[in-house]
Amino acid sequence: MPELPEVETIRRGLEKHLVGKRISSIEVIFAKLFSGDPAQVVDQEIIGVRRFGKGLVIDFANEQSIVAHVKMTGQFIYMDKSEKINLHPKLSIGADLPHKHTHVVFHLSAIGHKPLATLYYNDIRKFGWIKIVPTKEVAGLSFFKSLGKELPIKGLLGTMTLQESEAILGSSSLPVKALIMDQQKIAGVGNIYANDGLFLARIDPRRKANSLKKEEAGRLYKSLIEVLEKGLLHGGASDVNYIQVDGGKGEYQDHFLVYGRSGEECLVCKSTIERIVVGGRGTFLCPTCQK
DNA sequence: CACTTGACCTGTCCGC
DNA sequence: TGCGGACAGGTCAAGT
Repeated sequence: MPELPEVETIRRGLEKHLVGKRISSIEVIFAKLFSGDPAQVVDQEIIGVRRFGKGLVIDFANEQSIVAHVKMTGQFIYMDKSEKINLHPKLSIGADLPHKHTHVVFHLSAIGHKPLATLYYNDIRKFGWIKIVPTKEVAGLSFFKSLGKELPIKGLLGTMTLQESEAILGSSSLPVKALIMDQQKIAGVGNIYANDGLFLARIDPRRKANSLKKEEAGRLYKSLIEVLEKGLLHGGASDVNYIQVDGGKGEYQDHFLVYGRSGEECLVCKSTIERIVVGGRGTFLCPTCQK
């Protein structure tokens, strides 16, 4: 379930493989998730790949951009014509590309050269989207327009301060877990890191956000940053369908604190991890550690 | 305005 | 073995 660490890992993979190249053609197989005119970016040099929250932006020299959101099951996979990559069979739905869940194919070339590589967009559940828009209009897209600040993850651009996070928590009576997953309040936190961050902060996800004491809010701020940094360090969590641009797996799923661990022992006190529903989402907690 | 619920999808898993 | 149903969760739209 791509959240900030997973999407940042995808961004790095795209940056590594795309910058300096150009797209010679785009095949749109499933039109519903694609909008905009491919002609606006064909034969234009790719100059950078940015990320805002869980959204990706590929910028072209002619001030056009491809904007994408992979939601839960979207995958960008880069395949060099000269090199066989080792796709994880389960996570990639078969080793061959394109396959029945491939919805967009970008043919790539180096500047002034023939096609040499392909970027596939796969998405089992088709919730993701790809748009082509002028770069100056990216910030005005509904998703980016209402996006909150990001936490200050080491090496990234997030600027949210402790004071700002305290103000956000204090402003709502929502369950604290639902609030920290609201992209308009804090960008980048999804279900995995919300669960693990709350466990690390020893806070019950059902607590009203504005009931947190200053000291608890401080622990949560620090803990969310810590789990996001750990997730990024491990290249994300390949729990279901997340896969890296070069076909490899992330490793954070081997380090989950509570997420997906219902029925297993708490890593701290050995109580049994419970699964409940908060804000309509599966939620994992240690009933002993989290108050 | 604050918050909740349902829709969008398909693969997987569980119980019968 | 097959089959129905619940479940997975990011975001948006509609409803309370």
